[in-house]
Amino acid sequence: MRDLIKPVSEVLEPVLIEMGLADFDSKSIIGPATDKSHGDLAIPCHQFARILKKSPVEIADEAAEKMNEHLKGIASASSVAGFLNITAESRWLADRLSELVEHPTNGVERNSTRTVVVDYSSPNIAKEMHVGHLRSTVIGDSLVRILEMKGNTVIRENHVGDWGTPFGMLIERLEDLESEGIQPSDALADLGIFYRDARSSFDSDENFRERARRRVVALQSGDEATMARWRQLVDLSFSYFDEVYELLGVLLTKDDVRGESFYDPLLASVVERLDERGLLSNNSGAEVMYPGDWLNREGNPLPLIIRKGDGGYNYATSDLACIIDRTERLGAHDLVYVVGAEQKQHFQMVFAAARIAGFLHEEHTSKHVPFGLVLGSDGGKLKSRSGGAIRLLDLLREAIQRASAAVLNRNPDMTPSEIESIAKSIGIGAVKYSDLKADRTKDYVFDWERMLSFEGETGPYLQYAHARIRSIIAKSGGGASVENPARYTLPSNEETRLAREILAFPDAVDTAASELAPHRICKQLHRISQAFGSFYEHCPVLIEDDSLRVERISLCALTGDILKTGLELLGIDAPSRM
RNA sequence: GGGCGUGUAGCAUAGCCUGGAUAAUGCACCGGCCUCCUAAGCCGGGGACCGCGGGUUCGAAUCCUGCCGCGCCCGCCA
Repeated sequence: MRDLIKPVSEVLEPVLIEMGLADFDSKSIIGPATDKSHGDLAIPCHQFARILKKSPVEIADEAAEKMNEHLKGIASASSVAGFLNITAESRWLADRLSELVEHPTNGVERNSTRTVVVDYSSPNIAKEMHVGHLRSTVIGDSLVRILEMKGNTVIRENHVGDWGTPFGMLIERLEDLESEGIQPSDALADLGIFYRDARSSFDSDENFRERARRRVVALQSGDEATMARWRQLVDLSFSYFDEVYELLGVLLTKDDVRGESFYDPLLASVVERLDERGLLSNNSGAEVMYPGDWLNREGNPLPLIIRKGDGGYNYATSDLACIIDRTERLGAHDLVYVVGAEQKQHFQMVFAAARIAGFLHEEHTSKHVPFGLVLGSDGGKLKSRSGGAIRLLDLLREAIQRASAAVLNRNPDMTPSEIESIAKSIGIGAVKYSDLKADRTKDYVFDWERMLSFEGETGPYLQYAHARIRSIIAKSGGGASVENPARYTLPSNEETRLAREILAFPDAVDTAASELAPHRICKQLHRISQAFGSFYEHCPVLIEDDSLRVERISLCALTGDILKTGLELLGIDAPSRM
C-alpha cells in the first residue's frame, strides 16, 4: 500500500498542523497497519498524548473526523484504541488496478540504471557440483533477473575454479587413467569419483605427489601438452555444468564464464599496484596487507596474503584482480558476490583492501550476498542414501521424476512430451522455490517430502494458481491479453483482497532488489496465490452478467500475468496446464 | 579465546534494518466443502511466557546490554 501513503499524507499534513503537531513528518508516522482487519495504514496516536495532554483515543477520534471529509474517493479514516486507521476505498483500489493493467512492467518501475556484476554459481573444474553450488546458482540467477527488471545493466559472471595447484594432481590422474586405456570422457563421467581418486593418490603416493608438483609448474609455464590436458578437463567439466544449468533453466551460459585462469596473468600487476602505493609489507617471506583490525587466534593482526613466500598467489590476490577487471574493464558500479556465508570475513578483508588500494571508489559498492549451509533432514551435512555426496544432476532428475509421477496421475490423457515438459517445470520449480522462499542467510534443510509434497507454500502451489487462471481464460474464449474493463467494481471481499495483494507486488520487487532478497517476492506471490484461491472458490468468473464477467476475466488475467512475472523473477516456469 | 551469524507453536519459517493493536504463513492435527471455471484447492478450529535476564520507551519479537544453546570464520586452502 505504498501508493496510498502519499495521498493520505497530503491530507494528514494540514490536520497535524491544525492539531498542533506540526513537528511530525506526516509521511514517516504513517505505517502499514499491523492488523489488516483494521485497515491498510495506521497512525498510532499514543506518541502525541504527552504533547497535547489528551488521551490517544481522543486524538485519534479527532484526527479521523478531520481527515474523513478530505479523503473522499481515496480512503476512510477511523479510530480504535488510539490508532488512526486508514482503509482504502474500493474505488481507489480499482483505479490503481486499472493503472497496473496499462503499466508495461506490472507496476515495477525501471528506475535503477547501475551496471551490476553478479558473481554466482562458481563450480570447480573436475569436481562435483554440490548443493552449495545449487544455492548460489539459484539465488544468483534470481537476483540477476530482479536487478534487470529494475532497469540495471546486469553482467553475469561465473567465477569458475579452473586454475591452481589442484590441477597438478587432476592432470596426472587423467594421465594415469588414459594409460590404463580409459577414455577421458569416461574418466570424468563421475566427477566425484575422479576427484576423490586423484586426491587419494596425492595423499598416499609420494611419487604421484611429486609428478603433480612438476605438473603444476608445467601448467604455470604454459607447457603445450599440459595445457591440452587442462583444456580437456575444462571442456569435459563444462559439458557437465551445462547439463545442470540446462536442467535448472538458469541464464548462465559459457559466455558468462570467467575463471581463475583468466585472472592469473593479471596477478603480477595487482602486486605492482599495491606495492606502488606502499601497501605491502613482508611477513616471514610473504607479501601481505593489513586492511583492517582483524586479529588471528593469537591476537595478532590478521594479514591478507597477497603473495606467498614461494612466490605463488592466493585467492585474495585473484579476487583483487577480479575487482579491478570488473570496475575498470566492465565499468561496473556494483559488485555482488553470491557466495557461502563462511567466506564473509574473507570478503570483508578483500573489499577493505580494494578500497584502500583505490580499486573501488566512492561510486562503487561491493556486497557479499551470503547464504547458509544446506543440511540433511538429520540436521547434519546433506548426504545421499549411500552416504556419499549428492550429484546435482541426480538430484534434479529425481525432482523431475517425482513431479512426473504426480502429473501423470492427475492427467492420464496427456502426451508423454507434455508430461515431460510440465514435470520439469514443476520439479525444478519446487527445488528452486524451496531454496528461495526463506531468508537466504539461514541454514537450509533439504527435504524432498516437504518441497515436492505440492501442498502449502511451495512452487507448485503458485504454479497451480497460475494454471487455473490460464484454464479459465482459455474457456472464456477470449485472448490471453489483459483487457481493461470500463471500471473495476470489486464487489466482494475476495476481490478487494486480491486487488490489495496484486497492488503490493511492485513493492515486494523493490524490497527484494534493494535487500537482494528474493524471498520477499516468494512471500508476496504466495499471498497473491492465496487471495486468488479464495477468489476462485467464491467468485464464479464465466457467468451471464456481462460486465462482471469482463471484470473478473480481466482480474484473472492480471493476476496470471503478475504470477508469471513474479515466477520469472525467481527463475521458475509458469506452465498453463498441470 | 576473538569475530560474525542464528534462536519465534510438535516441525519448518515470515516479521527485526525503519518499535505500535489479538505475533503471520505452511506442514502435521481436528471439523466441514467436489451435480459448478483443475480438490496440487477452499472454509472453519485448537496449538507460541518470540532462548533467558536486565535496560530504553506511553508501548519491545523488533532497539541497547549481559548470559545460554547452535553454526560458521580466525590457513603462505579455496
